[in-house]
Amino acid sequence: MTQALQQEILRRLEKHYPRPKTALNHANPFQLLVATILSAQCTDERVNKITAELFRCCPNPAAMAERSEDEIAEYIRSAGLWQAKAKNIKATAALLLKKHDGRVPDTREELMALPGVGRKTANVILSNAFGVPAIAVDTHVQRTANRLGLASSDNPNAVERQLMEVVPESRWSDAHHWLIYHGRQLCRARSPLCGQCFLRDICPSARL
DNA sequence: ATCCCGAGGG
DNA sequence: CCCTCTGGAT
Repeated sequence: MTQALQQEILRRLEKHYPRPKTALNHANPFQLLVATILSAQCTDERVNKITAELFRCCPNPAAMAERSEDEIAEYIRSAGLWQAKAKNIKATAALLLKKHDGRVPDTREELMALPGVGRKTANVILSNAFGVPAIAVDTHVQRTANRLGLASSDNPNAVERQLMEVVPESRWSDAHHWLIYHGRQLCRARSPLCGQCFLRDICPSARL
C-alpha cells in the first residue's frame, strides 16, 4: 500500500462525503452524548426517532436524572441493549450533576469515567462537541480502514493510531465520518457493494 | 441464522 | 481474552 494510494483514497472519500451527515446536535454535548450511547447496535433512523421523543421530556442532565431507569427505558425499548443503556444514561446524567456542574466534561479521562462511555464514545464527543482532534473507531471504521489499506489491525486502538498517521490532524473528525458512512453504505460487512464503489479501481480489497 | 456506529465485567 | 446484553435488519 503506497502512501500516494492512501492519499488518493482519502481525497476521494472527502469528495464523496463532503460534510459529516449527522442528525446529531453538535451544539449540545449532553444530547450528543446520549445519542451516541444509544447508537450501539442501532440504526441512525431509530436513534433519531428515539431521541426526538426522549429529549422532549429530558433535554438536559437535570431532567434526565429525575427520571427512573424504567421511565427512560420506556423511550428506548426499540433500541438494542436498552437495559444497560437506560441505566448508564441515568447514571451519567446524575454524575454530570454531581461532579461536573451539569456539564459534559471535555477530557477523555473524565468522559471515560462516565458510565456507558468508552473510548469510542469519548472520541465522538471530543471531536464533535468540543473540536478536540480524535478519531472514534467503531466496527465500521475498523473494517473499512482495513479493507482500504488505511490500517491493518484487529485492534481498535492500533487502527486509531494508524489512521492518525495517515490522516492530517485537521481532518480527523471528518475521517471518522467518511469511514462510518462508507462502511455503512458501500463497504458493508456482509455484502460490500464493490460494484458501485467509487474506490473500486484502487481498493486493495475490491472484489468485482 | 447472523450481525450490528460498544462497554463492562470475569 | 472471553462473555453478555438487546431489538431489528438482512
